[in-house]
Amino acid sequence: MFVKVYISDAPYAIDNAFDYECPSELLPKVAPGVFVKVPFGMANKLRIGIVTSLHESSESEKTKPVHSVAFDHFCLDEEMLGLCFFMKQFTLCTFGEAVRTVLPPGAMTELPNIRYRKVYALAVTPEEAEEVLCASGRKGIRSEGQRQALSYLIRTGSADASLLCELPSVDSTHLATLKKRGLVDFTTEEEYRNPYSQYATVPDKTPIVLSSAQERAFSQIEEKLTSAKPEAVLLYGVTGSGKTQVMMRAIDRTLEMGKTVIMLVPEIALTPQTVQIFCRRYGARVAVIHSSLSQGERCDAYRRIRDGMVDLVIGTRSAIFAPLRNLGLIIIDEEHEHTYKSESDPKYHARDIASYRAGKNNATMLLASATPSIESFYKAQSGKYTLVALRERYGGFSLPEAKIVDMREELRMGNTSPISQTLLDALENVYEEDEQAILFLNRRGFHSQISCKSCGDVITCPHCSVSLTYHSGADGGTLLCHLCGFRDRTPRTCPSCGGEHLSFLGFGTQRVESELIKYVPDLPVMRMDADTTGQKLAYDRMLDDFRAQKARILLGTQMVTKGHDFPRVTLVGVVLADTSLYVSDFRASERTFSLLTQVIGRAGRAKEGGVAVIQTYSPKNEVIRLACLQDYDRFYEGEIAMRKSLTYPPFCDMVTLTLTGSDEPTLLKESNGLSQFAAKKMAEEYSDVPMIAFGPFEAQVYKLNEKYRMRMVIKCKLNARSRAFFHELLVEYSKHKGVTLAIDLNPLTV
DNA sequence: AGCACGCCGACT
DNA sequence: GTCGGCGTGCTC
Repeated sequence: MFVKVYISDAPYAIDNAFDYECPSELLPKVAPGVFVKVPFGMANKLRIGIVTSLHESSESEKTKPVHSVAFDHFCLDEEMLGLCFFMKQFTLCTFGEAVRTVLPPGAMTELPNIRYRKVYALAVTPEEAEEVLCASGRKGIRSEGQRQALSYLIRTGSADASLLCELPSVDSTHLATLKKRGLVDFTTEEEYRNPYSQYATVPDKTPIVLSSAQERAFSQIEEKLTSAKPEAVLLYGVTGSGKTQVMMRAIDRTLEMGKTVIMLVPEIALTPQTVQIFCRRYGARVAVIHSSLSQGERCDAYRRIRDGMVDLVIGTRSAIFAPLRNLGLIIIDEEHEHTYKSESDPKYHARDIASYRAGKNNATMLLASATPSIESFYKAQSGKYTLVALRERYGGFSLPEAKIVDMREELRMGNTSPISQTLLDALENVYEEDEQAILFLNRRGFHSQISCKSCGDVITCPHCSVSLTYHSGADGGTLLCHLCGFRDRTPRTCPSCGGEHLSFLGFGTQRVESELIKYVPDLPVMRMDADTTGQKLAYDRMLDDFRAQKARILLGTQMVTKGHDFPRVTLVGVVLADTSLYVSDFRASERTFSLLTQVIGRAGRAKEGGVAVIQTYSPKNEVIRLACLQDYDRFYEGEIAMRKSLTYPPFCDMVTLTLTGSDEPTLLKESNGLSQFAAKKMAEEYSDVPMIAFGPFEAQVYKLNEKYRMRMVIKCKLNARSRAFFHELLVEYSKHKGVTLAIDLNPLTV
């Protein structure tokens, strides 16, 4: 027999199936998805490979034999194997990269992080054991530890070794002696570490009561859930429309049918409160997966799922790979969020993986958002997805009243503070009414730039081509590079000309915090950004503290905008709405709109109508205006027209080619070479594939961590042909020394 | 990516 | 004559 094997750490250019002969003694253990060790290359070095299929014969002249099965604690089932091929094709990664992504980190080592526990049980009947205990006064057992352990086991039947050793006078020697006497025996069981087991009580199956609008939405979804076909639904629900209840009903319904569910949420929304809600409702058959789990915990969650002990998985992006069987429903909450696209290789989008898995399982993919991505809404409009809309706010909460403040006017009136009079008045009102406020500014630090008044130079990072941000703090504060983490002391004089007058420009959350302390000292402020929420724990604690009214103002970056309900928040302030508006990216409007809509929506959770204050230098801007009105439909219309007339997604696919190198002249030469090479191929071999190439030009951040980056952008339609073209580019450039080519199919930012 | 083969220059 | 530079090409 022969097997096709992919080498797990093969470079892209040789990532093909290799034929090996399978020795008959290995045949019983070898199957598609099994990890094997195979000799590879002239040195016949043993490498880990993945068997993808078995064959009677081989086309190959010379086949080497499979050396051994590498490990058997992990393998890939048919669906996952297919998914890896899909990822290889759709993200242009190697098969091995796909496999490593699909499995939990550390799975592909010979000694994975699996913990075993010893479980002791009676080896005799309880009556016999009892008799031995009673006889202990005469010739029986003399040791107190043995007596305790035995009597415990008589009561419980079996128990963990570590638990038994916690009994007052028991230690492991007592257990060993009992075993020697044939009274007890132990087995080893794999242990599943589950940090959420504390929440897993008896499931609370209180029925979810839906409003009539929610009920209508649910029944549309239910129809798809029971269709036994792959389905895709976009649940478009305005902020506060109660999407969560509808989703929970959909989960209930799926579980009732004996099927399983994956629910993806953005990292930032996966707070202990969210987790608790689901764990309470669905009990021990829930697994939670997110980035701050340890490697062992991840591994164990994976095995619990694989071994059929779980039927609901909640997690961030990588939870889409949860090895659930019989998937019925995949929910992607806040589907427009950028965190669903991986930023490291393979650069997959969870939505694409979800769609693939839904297809293989006849499951329903349910995308939910108050501000769907333009691509998804377009698919819903054109009938590819079923559109389910919730246009009413649940419980009669009213839309917050949004005020746009023209910051140019403030400047003219002599107010140079980042906080306008309007916002100050609103904060005063919050103080008087004993309420809370959320202030949002998408920029951390104190000042975003330091420049010299004499020579005009801006202080930039020595390793990257971005300006350093001034962060206040002890010892005169520090300068920080937000890209590579470089740190420096704040200079007193200009580093390039020695000029003595430096100007500090632009403001971030720290500056706003200090202004708030100055102007509204009676309102305790809590600043929440990457600097104050070092670990996830700090983030969760701050949200708890704010809910417990330990602060009156929550000031922070994106993380203050997400799905937490704070009933006492009646004011939301956007300190500067323009920050994300004028970046040169075709999705800038979309991002700004959804960010503003989400944050303004935070103010509407209060019973009495809330207030939103939006500070901007472009008060007439259409995107800002529509966000204030929470008018997604009008925004979508304008945006889709723009995308169509300028040919942007969803009317084409975008591909970026990024060439990186540490030697600038080499990089420039190679990037010109790349554009010529690509142009030639496009004109000849691929003249049948419509493509438009732009560049090469310097990437947005030209220098990053001592590496320079040149970029090309190609508009095309992704299909087997165009992918073959990009594949060829990667193969060709893997031979070029001193530069690395990275290709991102449909990147988030262009 | 490794690793070997191969065809040129500077050494005992 | 031989050791070693890294250009080129292959890996079941």
